[in-house]
Amino acid sequence: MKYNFNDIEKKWQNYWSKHQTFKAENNSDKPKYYVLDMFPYPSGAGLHVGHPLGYIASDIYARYKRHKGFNVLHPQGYDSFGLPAEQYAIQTGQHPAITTETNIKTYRRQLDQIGFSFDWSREVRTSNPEYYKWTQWIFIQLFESYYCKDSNQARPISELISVFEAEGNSRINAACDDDVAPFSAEDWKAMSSEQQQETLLKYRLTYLAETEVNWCPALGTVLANDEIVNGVSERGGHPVVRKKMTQWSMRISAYAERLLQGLETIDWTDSLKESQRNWIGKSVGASVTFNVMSSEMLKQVQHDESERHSEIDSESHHTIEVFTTRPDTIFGVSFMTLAPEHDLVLEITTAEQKAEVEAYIEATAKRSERDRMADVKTISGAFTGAYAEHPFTKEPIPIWIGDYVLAGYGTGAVMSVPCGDQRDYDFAKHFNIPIPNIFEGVDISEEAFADKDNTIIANSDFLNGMNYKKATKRAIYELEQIGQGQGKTNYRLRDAVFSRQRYWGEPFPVYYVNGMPQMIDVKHLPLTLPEVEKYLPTEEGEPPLGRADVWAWDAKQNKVVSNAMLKQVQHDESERHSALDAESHKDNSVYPLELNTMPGWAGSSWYFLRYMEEAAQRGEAFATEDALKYWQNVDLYIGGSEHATGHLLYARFWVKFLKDRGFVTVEEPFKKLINQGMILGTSAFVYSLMHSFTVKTISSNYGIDELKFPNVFIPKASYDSFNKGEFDTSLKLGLDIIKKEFERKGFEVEVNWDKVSLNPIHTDVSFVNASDELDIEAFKNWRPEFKDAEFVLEEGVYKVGREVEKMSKSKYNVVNPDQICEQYGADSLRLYEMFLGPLEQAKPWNTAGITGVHGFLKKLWKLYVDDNGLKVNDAEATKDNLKTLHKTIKKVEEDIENFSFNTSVSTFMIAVNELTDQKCTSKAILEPLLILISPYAPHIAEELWERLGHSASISTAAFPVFEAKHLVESSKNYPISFNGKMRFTLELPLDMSKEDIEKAVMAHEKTIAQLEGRTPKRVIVVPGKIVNIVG
RNA sequence: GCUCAAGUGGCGGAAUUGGUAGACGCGCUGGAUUCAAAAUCCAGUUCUUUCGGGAGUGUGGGUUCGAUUCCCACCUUGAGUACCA
Repeated sequence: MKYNFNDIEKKWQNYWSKHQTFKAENNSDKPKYYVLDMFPYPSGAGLHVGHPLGYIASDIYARYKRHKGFNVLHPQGYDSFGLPAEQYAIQTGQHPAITTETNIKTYRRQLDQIGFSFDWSREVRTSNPEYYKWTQWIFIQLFESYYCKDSNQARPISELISVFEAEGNSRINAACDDDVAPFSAEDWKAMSSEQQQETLLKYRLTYLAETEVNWCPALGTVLANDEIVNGVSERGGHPVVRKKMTQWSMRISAYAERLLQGLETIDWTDSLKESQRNWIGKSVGASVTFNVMSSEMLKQVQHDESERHSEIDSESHHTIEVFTTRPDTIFGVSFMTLAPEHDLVLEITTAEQKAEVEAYIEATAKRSERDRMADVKTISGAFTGAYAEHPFTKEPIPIWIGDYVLAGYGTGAVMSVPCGDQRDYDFAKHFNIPIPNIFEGVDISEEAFADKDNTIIANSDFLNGMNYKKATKRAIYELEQIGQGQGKTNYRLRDAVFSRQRYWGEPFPVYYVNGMPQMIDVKHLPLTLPEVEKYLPTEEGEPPLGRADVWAWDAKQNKVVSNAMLKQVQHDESERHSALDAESHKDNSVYPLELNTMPGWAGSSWYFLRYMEEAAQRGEAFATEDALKYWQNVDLYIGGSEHATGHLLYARFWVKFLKDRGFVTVEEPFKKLINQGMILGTSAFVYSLMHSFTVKTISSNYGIDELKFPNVFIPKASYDSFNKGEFDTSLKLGLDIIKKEFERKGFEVEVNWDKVSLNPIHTDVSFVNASDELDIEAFKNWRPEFKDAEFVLEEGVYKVGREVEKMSKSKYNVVNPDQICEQYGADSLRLYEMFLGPLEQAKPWNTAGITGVHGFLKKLWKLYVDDNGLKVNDAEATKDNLKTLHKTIKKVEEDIENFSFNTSVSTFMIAVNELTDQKCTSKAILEPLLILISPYAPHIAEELWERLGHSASISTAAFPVFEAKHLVESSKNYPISFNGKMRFTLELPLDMSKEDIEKAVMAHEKTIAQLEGRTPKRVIVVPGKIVNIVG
């Protein structure tokens, strides 16, 4: 009987679906285990073989855990809000919901055919209103919370209001905007409702703020930094400008320290933790306040040093705050540098320097961020003419501006210590500013000395003779004494902008009364997306929701109403001089709704919690307390490393917040995380020959414009030699073809070798066979412009060039899993994806190699079934059989625990090869073997399991137990090495003593031959391992 | 520049605490079977060699009886980050 994988796989996929084999229960005596994949965005292109890699790995692990007796939750869903569907809607007018639905169908079909053990009953879709109702709910919880730095957690905003009412904000230690002014209880009560709301907004964990964004006028939207390439939008190449906009932000910065500390408690790769650490960017140091000297003070210093304290002009008193990680070097400050955008620059600049400073500011403003970054080497700056006073020496310090200081980091100002910082050093050298040396025995004539761990401070008053640690402590203490500084920790992590000017995202549950945001009551959620006639921004530059006709909130009836109602109210309001009584007015409760939508990461920041809840219970909460308590967090999370600083950081932030407010019980969502490596495509290239001929005679039949340049392709070898400056025969043949084509049309042309150019062009990999030969007919039919293409052949064929690149539609190198499943089966695909190499590593796909694992499955089949049917019998297992089985159990178990799936596929091959050689038919061996293989190749395992007489799915069978006794050996084939190099092996009993081993080895003829009469200096015998003879 | 990975046959890769380098598979070569092909099976396949052997895991050093594995320096590739004070 043949291994008919197509029928078998269909049969078992139907069986699993019908019997809900992989449905997880929310209560069970078994221990829980939660295996999660990063859910996909359902793109129109469908899956290529790179996508399922992580899913296959997690599926193997999930199935393994079931065999090991765990209650496994292994769900799947769709991150179904997103830009491509919206882009498609803009182009075609098709509603993104329809596009998304269609794409999901394709995804589901493709996923099903690979045989995953997903519990589809718990599927989530972020664009489903029943789902985003709870995304909106979380947003409201964030709005209703502030971050208390004393208890280090988020707390209800109502608590804050009580404190404000009782005593103002003087004793509140909370994360808030920098510009919150102190106020008393009386001040608070005196505020208008709007003023109070405005104040509270500065404390809320999600808040409205003016943020500078990358605005793309052509697309009508804000772009993230990585959506901008070379100063223009990645999509479409439109110009991008910096613009201030009022947008929702998330106060993730409040959680910076906890996000950093939490990394210590989770099992993620070092590189991933490292990128989160870099992103959070903690630096410990001090903030130091420098007083700007007035011109009078300055004169005093210059004229009479002894009386410099006598007079202080308080009128024009400015201070500059800086952040430094090196307060120990404070006596090395010889100038200060402000970012050109710093608020104080224009105020402190002297009349003489005004022109220069303004010119410099203008010049830097013109340069885009990209230019500034690309051009790190050029040093530029301008002197403001102003001086600051050194906090200890009271010496004047010149204040400069320079674009190497970034407005967005720290305070946008630095105390420049040229002897200890290379950038300060370069700046000082460039502008001839003194570079005082404050390090003992260090030469700073060539470069700055930045090594803080090997330094003794000198020329620094009370810091002399101290090391970095001591000096830092002392400097901070002294600064505190004079009230000009304190220890400070700075984080790079910025608050996250949460508004997008797009249609296909979650609407904010927000309406505006007198410009102040109001939350829609939770019981009226979800607030669903309105219909719009076009998915583009409005002519006025409003987001697409600005086009909706029914997008106003009736706060009395608590429902969305037509904008017409709104206009009436506004109209009336503008005429309120007529002393209209507001209460008598029926429609005064209609307000505008928020026009922005939430970003892609909103829905993905909590979806793993939604899976915990069974579908039937999903109405009442984002997940019930019982479900959250039972599943806790994700035990194993598999996904791409591209989410290192986005999704993975935001999800941790939201979970920490939900924990603070008592909605979940865990601090970290993902206990263990693995990044699967990318599967790369093998692109195929043809080499197009171009030549600008000098035309000598123009044909009378054709105008020069009508003459199409013929497409001629030459072999890879010609391309390679061309790049070395050579012209081979094939290339000359190619030129001849072009020339003849011209001549046929009556043009006389002259070959010019300097004008030959060759272009590699991607061709679809499906036109290429295993020997790299191009199907020329298929290529010609591919695109109209190649219809008349000419190929210069080698030995009758055209061989393409190959290059390994990211698998992508635009590179025509995608391999579709559908065809693989059709031709070799899902089990082959699963095994092969695992066999390619380590899970976390990037590796090239090569379909030809799949015959190896496919052959293995056929061999496995033949071990159980032949032409007469089932071969397996009750024959007693031989010693060899048991040895093979148990070493396989041991290895496979270790491999799965270590996520080394590639090596276990090899182990299966070895086991099947050995058992085939042993002609094993024993059920006692072949039955447990099937369980070992079933996580990897579940379909064939189920089929053979059934044929062995089982009625229940193999997925419930217990994992075989390893017994060491079957691997006990009595002898060892010792490698005998000379000076560490193995020369021959010698079979010796394992219980032989060291001395006897040495004797046996020394007496061996090959040892004697190897030594050639020399006496060895030493003989190392490691019993059970190796013998090494040193001579 | 900094941070993190990684460099092993023609290719993907294996060698789990330092102990037989190249498991397993692809590809390739030869053979069997076949009218032929596919499929299947058997043998070989790091390089080199005077067939005794010799060399060999990016390069150069070091530690060790012994290094793909540990240490130092360098080179290359990939990923992330970017003037972070």
